[in-house]
Amino acid sequence: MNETFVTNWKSQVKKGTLTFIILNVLKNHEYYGYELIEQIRKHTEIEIAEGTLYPLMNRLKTEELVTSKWVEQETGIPRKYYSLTEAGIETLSQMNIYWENLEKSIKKIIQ
Amino acid sequence: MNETFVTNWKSQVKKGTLTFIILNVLKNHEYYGYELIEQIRKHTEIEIAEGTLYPLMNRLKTEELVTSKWVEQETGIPRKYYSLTEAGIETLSQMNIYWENLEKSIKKIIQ
DNA sequence: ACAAAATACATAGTATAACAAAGTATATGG
DNA sequence: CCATATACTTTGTTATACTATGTATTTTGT
Repeated sequence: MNETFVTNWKSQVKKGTLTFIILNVLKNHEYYGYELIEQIRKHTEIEIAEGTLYPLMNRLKTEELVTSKWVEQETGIPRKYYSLTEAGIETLSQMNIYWENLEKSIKKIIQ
Repeated sequence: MNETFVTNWKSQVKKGTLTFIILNVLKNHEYYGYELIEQIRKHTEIEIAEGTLYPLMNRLKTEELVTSKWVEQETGIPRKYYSLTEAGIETLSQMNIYWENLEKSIKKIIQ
């Protein structure tokens, strides 16, 4: 049927929610990029392309909402770990307020 | 602080959610464009620019998820009323399933 | 031992949709 | 009569998810 429309819509819904999800995941825990993708896939069924995540993380760094540090591994490729900055925590709390409102509004409309 | 980031983020969150909201609002009731903006503003605090809504409605018409009909007024400018098509109802039900999942996932992450 | 898959990061190009801004036209209130 | 509200439309800009591709290392399969 209208497969493409729904598929496309899902992609559009991700715009914005992805940022929100990433920041929330980093709230309690440091993660490296690849791990973020895995964690979110496991816990939420949301698939994030690598080509989506890494540019997103760089935007968040430019905005100074997250910082990153390279961590060498005993074996394997070094990993870039991300964590929230103070500004990131503050911004996230504003986003949480908006989301809660939005979610309530939508719930009211769907009912 | 990072005003622009949050503002911008809100705009991104609307991508997708707006379509979803509009279709859900039209599920139980016919509305004309201007009325949709007002209804949603009153009931949800979500602001929709006219330059956002009308192109969106045209997309939904092109996708054949909604139909429209002009209704002449005794006084004032004619109104274009929108209603869901069968395909629109079907598509919306798929979207509702995805949204419910997403919402649960995000709730789990935020907790 | 070698190929394939998984891990880990990065970038370029494309498509989509929200928004600001401007325009058209009618009606109403001060 | 002028500003504001109603009602729809179009143009150009911007942000971001995605596909595709590339690099490099490690693990797994046969």
